[in-house]
Amino acid sequence: MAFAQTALRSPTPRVAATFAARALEPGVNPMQSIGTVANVARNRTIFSDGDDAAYSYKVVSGAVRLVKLMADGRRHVAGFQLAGDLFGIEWGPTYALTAEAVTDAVLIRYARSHLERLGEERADVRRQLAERLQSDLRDAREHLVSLGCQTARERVASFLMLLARRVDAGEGEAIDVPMGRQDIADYLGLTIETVCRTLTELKEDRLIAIPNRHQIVLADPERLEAIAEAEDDV
Amino acid sequence: MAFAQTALRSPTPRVAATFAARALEPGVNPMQSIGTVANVARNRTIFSDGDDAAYSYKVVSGAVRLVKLMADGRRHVAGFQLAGDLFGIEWGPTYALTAEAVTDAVLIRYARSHLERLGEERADVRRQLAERLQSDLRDAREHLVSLGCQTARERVASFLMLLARRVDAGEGEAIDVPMGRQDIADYLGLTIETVCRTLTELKEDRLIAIPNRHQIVLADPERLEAIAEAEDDV
DNA sequence: CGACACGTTGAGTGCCTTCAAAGCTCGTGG
DNA sequence: CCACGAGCTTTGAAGGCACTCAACGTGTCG
Repeated sequence: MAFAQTALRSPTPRVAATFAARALEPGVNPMQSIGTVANVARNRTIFSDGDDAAYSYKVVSGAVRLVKLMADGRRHVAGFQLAGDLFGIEWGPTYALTAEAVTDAVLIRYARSHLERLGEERADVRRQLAERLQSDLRDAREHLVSLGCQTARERVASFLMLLARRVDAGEGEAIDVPMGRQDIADYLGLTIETVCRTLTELKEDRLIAIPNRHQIVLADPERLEAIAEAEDDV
Repeated sequence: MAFAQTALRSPTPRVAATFAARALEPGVNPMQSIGTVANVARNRTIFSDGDDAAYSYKVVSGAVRLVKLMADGRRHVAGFQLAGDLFGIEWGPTYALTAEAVTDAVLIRYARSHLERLGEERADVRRQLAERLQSDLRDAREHLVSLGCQTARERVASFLMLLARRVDAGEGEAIDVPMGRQDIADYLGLTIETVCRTLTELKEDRLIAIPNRHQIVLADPERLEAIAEAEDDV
């Protein structure tokens, strides 16, 4: 990728180019010391599937989508990263997914080499990275269930409840839907038309309200959860 | 789960009940020292979703399926474990999936406490477990793409190529299909009828041969791979 | 205001599902 | 040894859910 194309800028690098020894001091939040801030404009690519995995990222504000593109143009959205989420942690040499900004976003960028060194030195960082991996796996497995055996209505309900849980929204509260309908469709394995129609249906059934395209109010979270719950019976 | 119900027997425990110090000696395969052998009959449950995650397992022979059951009876198969595969590694307190024997199987059972201690002591074991986690995540993501944007024909082709790669089978070689059609259907998010019809179609197109229900010959792996490849373009 | 991107709605089609029944295979007991 | 039966697989016919293609609405920004 040519330098001019990169969407990342670091207006005020908060750390020297080399590894910050301070990160190893006890009592210091180790991750804080090795990151640099980056601004990304809406729809810009943060990294591409197959690129050298030189950096990991944390979302400060905005939203990011993780995408897999097929040869014939089909698109799959593996997930969305919101404020606080870590992404782009790779163990292989290259990224397995493409990351794109859903909205203008502010990120913190961690050099992989620093993160690895930190991981070797500090068990807590190691644990944090491992937990991230586990939660990614858990999410992927839940996502699989959704795509594997839910109807369109159930998938959309699941997605809304997922978003609501993520931002801890309750009944009557409007939840933020930063991503567009196409992103939701590609995440749920549906078409944009089906997502639209399903949202309209849910609205007509008074389960949700849609004040505008980027906000959805859960009018009846209970019933919505019941629809979403093609979950395990345990 | 009542003791009498457990399908696991350890006819000849190879290790004392307590942690084997030998596992920490350099030069010794550390995993070997802390496992016990268990035989499981076809269709028996190895552990259930929600059970206390006391053990992890490795397949010696046979096949295991990882299943998620929904409240309404729908079933999702998250994956299959063949000889050499490690499964049931949990970080949470309980299993997130149910494991069932697809065929009569021989397993090695590792006490979680031993495995954790080993992980703390030996970086190589830690790495091995982390790699397992990563490969699970990679598999889940690939599976997601399959369910998210492939047709029935493409999914079945993908599944066959997955199996073939797993056992390193080439053109003309028969690959073992230990699981039944229903298992395949639940893995691919299809019905058993669709799986059958699709296999018949592939047979009629001379892409595969089906000598019997548990063997499939890849007559034309190239074209099969082409069908399966709704993969990334990178 | 006009243009463009995104979202919504409508009509018709098709792929996969559902429901139904027949075939195959293998273990079991007469 | 063979008949029987249960479980699994395969095939057939009909229907429905989501997709495709198309047009229209809406809000956003120069």
